[in-house]
Amino acid sequence: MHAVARDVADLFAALGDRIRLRLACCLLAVPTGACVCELVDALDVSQPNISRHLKVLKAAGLVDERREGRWIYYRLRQPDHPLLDGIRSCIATVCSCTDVQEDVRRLRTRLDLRRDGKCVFGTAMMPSRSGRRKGSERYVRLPLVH
Amino acid sequence: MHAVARDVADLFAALGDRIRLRLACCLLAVPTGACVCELVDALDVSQPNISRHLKVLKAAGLVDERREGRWIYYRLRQPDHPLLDGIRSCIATVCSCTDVQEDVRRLRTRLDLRRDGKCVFGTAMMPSRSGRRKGSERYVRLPLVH
DNA sequence: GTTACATATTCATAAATTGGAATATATGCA
DNA sequence: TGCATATATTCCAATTTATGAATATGTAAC
Repeated sequence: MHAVARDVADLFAALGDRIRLRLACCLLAVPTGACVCELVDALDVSQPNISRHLKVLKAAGLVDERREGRWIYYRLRQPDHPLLDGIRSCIATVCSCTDVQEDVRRLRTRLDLRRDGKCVFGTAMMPSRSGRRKGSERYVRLPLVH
Repeated sequence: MHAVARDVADLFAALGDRIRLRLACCLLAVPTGACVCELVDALDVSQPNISRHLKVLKAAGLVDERREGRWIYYRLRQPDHPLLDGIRSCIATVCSCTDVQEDVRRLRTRLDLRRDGKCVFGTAMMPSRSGRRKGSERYVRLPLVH
């Protein structure tokens, strides 16, 4: 077990939140990793909130982080312990039998906007679902063409 | 999925607590079920607290309950969904590689006190570990001979 | 340097969780 | 009936968690 996950219960607790479970399913669908803005659009949840939940997943040892320029890509950590294999297989099951599939669909659509396999856009490239993202409009912009 | 577990995240959240994870490991070791007082002694945690956590596990659809006289036996629910299979296998992994083994050892010792495979004693049949169960002494009695 | 922008963090607050203590409920037995 | 006892529940205080809002940080481009 990676030294990061001091307590095994933290692993389960990390997945014991709707948003984090949705994030895990999305990351399972993109083994090479997805950046924060892509996940924001896939889940239609505010950027600070996504960042916070990714931090929890990372602290639990479930997720990796790598920076590429301004973008930071997160991905499921390579299992280095039998328990992580089991957890990953659970995530796969969740992915195949719940409404997380809609998130994954949105993520895939978002990934189509990549250039050379890299994210070149920021947040809010996808139409926001009805009123889900209330409050600050800071993250609602029109698509840019780089 | 059993109708009880409305939200899949609840399954993980149920295991996202140290005590409940220990309970799950104990129950995995006793497929036919263990009663509350046996689990109290195995974990050396107060009876009301054990009851509360068992209730959470049950609400998540992870645990079954059956009454036999004054005793109520809890056991891991028979998996009726692939996810529950995965979860159970995760519990098995946790069981085999963490310090939960000490709980299971204590549980087995406690199970030796059964008569005809049934619990005939109440709580506090095992020596309480140093100061772990502070506060009320209500549950500390001497062993009875039925 | 300045600006743009992807991401992280801080602050404040509401909601949920935890656990001890006390009490209630339910069952078996005399 | 009344008592013993296995388990559940209620009450309450402390702690943790979740989230919006605002702000900070870090990188790229100019």
